[in-house]
Amino acid sequence: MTSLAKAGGTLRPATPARGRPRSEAVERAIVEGVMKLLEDGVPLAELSIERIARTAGVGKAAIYRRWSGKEELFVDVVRTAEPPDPPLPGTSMRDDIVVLLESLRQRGLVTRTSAILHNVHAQMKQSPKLWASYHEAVIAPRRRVGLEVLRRGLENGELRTDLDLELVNDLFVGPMLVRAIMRPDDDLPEGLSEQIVDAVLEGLRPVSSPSVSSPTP
Amino acid sequence: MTSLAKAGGTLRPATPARGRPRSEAVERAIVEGVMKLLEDGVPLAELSIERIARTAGVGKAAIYRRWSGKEELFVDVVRTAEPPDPPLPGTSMRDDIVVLLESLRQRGLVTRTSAILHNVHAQMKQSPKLWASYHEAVIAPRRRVGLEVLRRGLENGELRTDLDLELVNDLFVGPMLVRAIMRPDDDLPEGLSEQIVDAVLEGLRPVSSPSVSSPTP
Amino acid sequence: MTSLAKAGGTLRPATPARGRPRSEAVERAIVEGVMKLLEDGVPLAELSIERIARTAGVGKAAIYRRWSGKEELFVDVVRTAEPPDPPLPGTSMRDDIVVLLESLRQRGLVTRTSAILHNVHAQMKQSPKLWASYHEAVIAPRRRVGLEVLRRGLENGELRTDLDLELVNDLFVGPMLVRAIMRPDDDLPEGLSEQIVDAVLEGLRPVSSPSVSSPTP
Amino acid sequence: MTSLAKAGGTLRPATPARGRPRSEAVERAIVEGVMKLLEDGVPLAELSIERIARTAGVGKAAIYRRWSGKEELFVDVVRTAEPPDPPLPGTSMRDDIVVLLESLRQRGLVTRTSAILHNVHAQMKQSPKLWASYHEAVIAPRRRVGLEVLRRGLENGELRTDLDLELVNDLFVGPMLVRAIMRPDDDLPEGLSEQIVDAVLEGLRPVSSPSVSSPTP
DNA sequence: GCCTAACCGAGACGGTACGTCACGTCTTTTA
DNA sequence: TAAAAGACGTGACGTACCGTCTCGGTTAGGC
Repeated sequence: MTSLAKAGGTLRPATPARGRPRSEAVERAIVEGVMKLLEDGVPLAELSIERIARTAGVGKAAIYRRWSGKEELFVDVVRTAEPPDPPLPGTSMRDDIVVLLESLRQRGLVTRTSAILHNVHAQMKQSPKLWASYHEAVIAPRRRVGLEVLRRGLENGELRTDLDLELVNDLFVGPMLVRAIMRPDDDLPEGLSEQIVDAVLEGLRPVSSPSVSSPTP
Repeated sequence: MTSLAKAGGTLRPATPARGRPRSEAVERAIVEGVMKLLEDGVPLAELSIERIARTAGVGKAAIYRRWSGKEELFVDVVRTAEPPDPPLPGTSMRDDIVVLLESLRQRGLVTRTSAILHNVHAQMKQSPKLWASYHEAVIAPRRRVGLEVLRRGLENGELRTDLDLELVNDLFVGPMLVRAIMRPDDDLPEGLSEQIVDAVLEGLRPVSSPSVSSPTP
Repeated sequence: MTSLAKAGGTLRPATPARGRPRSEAVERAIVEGVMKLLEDGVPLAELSIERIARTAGVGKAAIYRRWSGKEELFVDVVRTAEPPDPPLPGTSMRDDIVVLLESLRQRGLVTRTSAILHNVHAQMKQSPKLWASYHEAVIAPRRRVGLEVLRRGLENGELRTDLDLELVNDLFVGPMLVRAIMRPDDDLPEGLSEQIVDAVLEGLRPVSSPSVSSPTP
Repeated sequence: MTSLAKAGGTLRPATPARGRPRSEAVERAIVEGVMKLLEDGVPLAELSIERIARTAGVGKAAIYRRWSGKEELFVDVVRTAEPPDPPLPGTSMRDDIVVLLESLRQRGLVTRTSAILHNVHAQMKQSPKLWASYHEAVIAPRRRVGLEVLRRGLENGELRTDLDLELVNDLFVGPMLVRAIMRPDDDLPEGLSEQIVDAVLEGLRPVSSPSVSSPTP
């Protein structure tokens, strides 16, 4: 966690402090430069290392010294732009899940973060190892929080006991994702999180259903 | 719509048949060339127009004559690689949804299709107009099928009446998506579609829940 | 000779005429660009390919397509800038040699040619193969002319018969060279060629020398 | 002159001895490093300051503290590699000149010295001030020795009195130069110096020449 | 026996140029 | 007139050096 909080380049050599140390200001200037360009609406495809260096007022070598390529750099940019995890109320499993979904929904709205995340996310999917790195640093921790919330709900009797928790988690997260990723033009209305949580918790079958279900073959 | 159904290049001139007609063999060679390269594991980022032309044994101009760029070409490639819509059993809403989710799940598995779709999908998200085109040609039709299934279920009393159908659709599609997109390493087990459908239809709350829900603030 | 007269790039592929032919205008623009820069007093060390391309309004690739590097390009530049061989009077060996030396002397004076030759000559000495190429194209032909003049002089009885013609040639050329190369600041006065030729032909020993020479051991 | 004899860096500050004095070992290591690289056949063009520093096991700053650039450094390298002036026999002008030419000839042969001088000489011609520096330190002194020998020969009646001594000097030096510089592949045979001296002293015209010379226009 | 200034190797800094590659356009010959 | 071929200007790629500037750590006098 500390290594994540410290963020920064991924190419730091093992040997300690020899020669002039790398300037943190340069590090910041590069990441900020990428963000500035993304905010200004520059398409991700036009984000060349040369342009980033020009914008940040930095030599190309200063970038390659820290990151081995465009994608590695973007992981750090995303990490920096990620909003902090929201505090959980803890009053109930349902309330906690609503808060988690809300934080997911917010990310598709805030200008700065959104512009950055939206593009970079897609870009990183093209490099498996990059995606792995992003997954480990950003996605997995949030997923663990969600599973922990579900585990507590299970202990408190707030959840059916016959289902895989991983699947349950996806039932909540999925609907939000399908809107953020597949339908980016649609806005995400404010009550969406609660609608999803309540619908999933209650089920979609009408109260007195005629039970038309066919048995599994 | 017809032009989309017919697939092929999008730059066909309005004027009919003058001079030497465009060779369909060239058209096929190009699309097949892209697919071959993707199947061979060439990263999408390394798919240059020049390499495609070289592989297909075709001049660059022949490509630019048909498509205005890499992305437009990819839309046609994806369209060609898309598996056909599965026939719906029609026995019940639940069964129809299971079939639709199954066809979604399959796409993450079949080698040829998967290799192509996975990469190209991510790529296209980077170009808004491309995404729109892909959305209209591929995603929207399937979504319409799903909504139609839900509408019939609603009429038959198989569904709660107090929910937005769009949201209901996302409740089913989302969990499958979150696994295909966000967790590509995990396999998609065979019974997954039914698990999702049944869980969403029944709800997650235990039969005699203590109803710990806190009122919305 | 024809290949030299045609000059031009040295990387022309063996296969004849396929695709768009190379533009001669581009060829000229590049060579002229180098000359312009040299005339403008740009030090040879600052003549980067990038700058040449910028000056000539040409892409870097257009240069690398024709020449494999800076040095190869310079050979052609020099070849283009070389003044034509002067016509020989043929009245006598002495007169012919004077004319040849004069043409050598002139080269150190004319602004355009001089500025170019002076620098480039030094540069090329650093690459053995380049030097070989330059030697074959420029130096050797002139040397052959000089030796031919001497051969005719020998037949006409204008020359001692006990000396190697190569050495005799160097006796004439050397003094001019030592001034042009080793003492570039000194000017080359107008009567220099005749002074050299006559002194070498007559010898430096006084008419009635005391003959102080010691015998060779 | 003393400063040259002392050799070493040219950037010594005016203020005397404060702080840690410069290590002579570093000085030597740098010059030796350049020589080692040249002997190993590294082309002069590939002799970067960074590579020299690496080879010498020295920081780049240590080099820039002593010399203001690559060329300045090379002057000192050449100066170190220069063979000492040969002792003159003094028996006659002819013998002295033969010895001087011999020392010139030798330089093109000895491995170590030759490899260094040959390249560096060409390089320095590209920088006028460098050339001036090299000229003053190396070339001019030898030239002065040659002129002094000629002056003594003139006094002793060993030389025609109607010629400029500078020109006479060039008549001797030139032929050796044209072979060393323009035809580096040819070897310089052992009797060459005497051949040149005797031919120049005696003249090339046959004993009873038909005097075909045409009068100067 | 400190103090202090200049040295030392190492290496980061903003730059410039390298030679390669792909872009999308254009200009040929061939069919 | 479309076809393959390939040259065109443009501009990014990742590397190597440039000459300057910190770093932490010596290494000498002068006090």
